[in-house]
Amino acid sequence: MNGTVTLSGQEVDILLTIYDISKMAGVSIATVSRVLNESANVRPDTRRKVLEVMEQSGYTPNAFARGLGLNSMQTIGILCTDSSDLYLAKAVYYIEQDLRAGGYHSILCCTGYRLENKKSSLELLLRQKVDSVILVGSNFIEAEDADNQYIRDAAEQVPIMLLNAYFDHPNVFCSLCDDLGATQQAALSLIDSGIPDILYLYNSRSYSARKKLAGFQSACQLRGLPNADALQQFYSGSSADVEGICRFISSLHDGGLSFRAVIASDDVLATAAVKYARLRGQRIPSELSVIGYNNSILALCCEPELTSVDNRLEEISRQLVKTLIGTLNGIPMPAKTVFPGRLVQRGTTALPSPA
Amino acid sequence: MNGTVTLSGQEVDILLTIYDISKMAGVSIATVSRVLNESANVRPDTRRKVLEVMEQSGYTPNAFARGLGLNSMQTIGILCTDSSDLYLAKAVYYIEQDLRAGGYHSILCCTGYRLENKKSSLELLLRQKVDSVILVGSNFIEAEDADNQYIRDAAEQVPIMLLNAYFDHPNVFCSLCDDLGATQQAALSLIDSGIPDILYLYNSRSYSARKKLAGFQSACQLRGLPNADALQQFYSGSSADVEGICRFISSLHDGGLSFRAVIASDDVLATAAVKYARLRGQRIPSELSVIGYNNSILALCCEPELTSVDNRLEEISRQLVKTLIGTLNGIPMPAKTVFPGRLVQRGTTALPSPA
DNA sequence: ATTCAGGATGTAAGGGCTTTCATGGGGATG
DNA sequence: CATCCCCATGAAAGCCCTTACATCCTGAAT
Repeated sequence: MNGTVTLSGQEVDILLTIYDISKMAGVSIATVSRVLNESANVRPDTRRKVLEVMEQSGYTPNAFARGLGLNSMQTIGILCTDSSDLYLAKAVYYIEQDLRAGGYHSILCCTGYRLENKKSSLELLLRQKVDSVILVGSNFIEAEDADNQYIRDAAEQVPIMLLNAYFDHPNVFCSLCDDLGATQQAALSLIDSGIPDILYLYNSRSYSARKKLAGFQSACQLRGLPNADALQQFYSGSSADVEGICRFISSLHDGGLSFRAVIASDDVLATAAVKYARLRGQRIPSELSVIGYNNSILALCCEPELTSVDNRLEEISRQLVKTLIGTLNGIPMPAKTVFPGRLVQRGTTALPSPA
Repeated sequence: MNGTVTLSGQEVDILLTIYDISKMAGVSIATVSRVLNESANVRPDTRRKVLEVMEQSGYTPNAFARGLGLNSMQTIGILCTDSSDLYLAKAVYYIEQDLRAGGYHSILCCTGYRLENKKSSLELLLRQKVDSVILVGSNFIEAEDADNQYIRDAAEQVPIMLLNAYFDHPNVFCSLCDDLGATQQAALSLIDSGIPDILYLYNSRSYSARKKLAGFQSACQLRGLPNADALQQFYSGSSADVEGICRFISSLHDGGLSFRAVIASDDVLATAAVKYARLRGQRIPSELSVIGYNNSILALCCEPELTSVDNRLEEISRQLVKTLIGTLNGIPMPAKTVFPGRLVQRGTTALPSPA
């Protein structure tokens, strides 16, 4: 019993409740609720009448009360270490889009990289009664905290979705790119075209970063190359400091390291490698080949354009949401979906000789 | 009256309610609620006791019931045309961070660029009973729909916050960069260094895009240059298609347009201009100067590094949240805050001759 | 000692919805 | 025509909090 509302002339829609609607439609609140929830067992003409009243009066159900009753607000939590990261932002975008198309809301939470904050953010989301939490990016599977207890705990309450990371646990679902295979393929393509001295450059120790590194190592092993630690270099500075990365590569070279190709764990690192080559006067790709990762817009902005691994971000993101929605609807879903990566050849590598 | 919980041994925390806590602490639910809401008038030791029980039992208040009672869930809606856009993603990041620091949750909604979707997304958020909506990016202030009715409507319900756009209306608050002034300054710096034939390249008709264009035009006027429409070119293709932009610039040149500098409305366009110059064999900056906008990581990845306008994204984002939180707390806040832009000189422009 | 003000606490009435259970009305069946 | 069932509907009891109002108690003022 709230705002007075005239059906014909458009009056204010102040705080209409299910009671008002039931009165106007001449039915009980239970029936209105049934219409609202699209539950069966409402006669078509009754339904129509109720819908009509709701429409004309501009009624809009109170989300809190709804949540209270249903104990769910059709909301998914999205946890992301850093949504300003080009790669993660894109993932968040795809995910949010598909969630919304599926009738869910998304509440975003950027945690930063400290484990402590990840934990507390996750708890915060669960407190908000989200129906699931999506962990965007492989930074949530810690190497150090091997048991990932905070994820186990969360999985007790709601399904936990992992983008581009894998963790074998009940109620945890994963959608990821085969980063190991993709990096291996990238390395093999260089080795087999006659470039065995490859510098592998990375700047993260996340799950997928570890896989990429393993892929590089396995390629070396496959071809019987010495597993030279010196050729696997971790860059610990800011990942946006192109200058700094450039200097880092220079220092490696000046330290006596010799390499004729660079495989980088992301496109920024690769771009910096290209820049390094230009500064040193090395020609690309004849004197230095470069392969990036993520196939982002940076690959296109680079000069020459960057050969880069496409890690199927869109596919794995959309698949993850598909899996989630299925799970929430009680449909059994695979706990793990893997997409192969794809090496996109561009100007920083010589085209592979036709077989 | 729910899950049995032993205070000492750690039992399950299934569905504890305020009643359980009140019983355990030997107080009434009202008192527990007061502690929860940090309202005054609770004796310190009572408060301590309640907090202790809550702590030990792992109680966590039900967000829905809370929302129902308070008619607010401390949640802010973030509306964004495209969170995968480098620029917007960064803004979302800063905003989310500060909101969370201020005790608010953020629910994200990507609308795409169609007005219809923007409207419906905004309504959706209001239905969710958010305490305010932040419109990220100047794409929400339409040129065509000059009255911006959907924003007016929303402002009736909650404060509406505009990032990098301005709309003069009660309960609408704006934080923006002086894009007009910044672009004017960029253009003047080129003109005054002896380059009057500047191509202005843009790819959006958003509020800020219009301001930038106006800035360019006013610079031309100030220096008495003919306002050649041909030198203001709108690129309508995909904003990520670097190749396409390159071709577009080439076609302008081939069409007989002559220019010795390019000012672009974002860094992707500018990067493409640099690429164009390289393809044509033009030296940068001696034969072609280029100025980008946003001062993003693209500016650093470019070779040579891009001179670009820093539009103070972090500052305007944080200011917006500050204004919002003040407003929500009943503190009078300025409806409009403007930050000046800043031209960051790098390799694509000749250093200004020392005055 | 008596009164009073005011702070600390408790009681109970919502807040708007969902859902169980009971009821009534038809159609199908015998 | 009587019986049975099932479907559509309604009444009412939650869901878990907040908060206005009532109550009690304390120390200060007289």
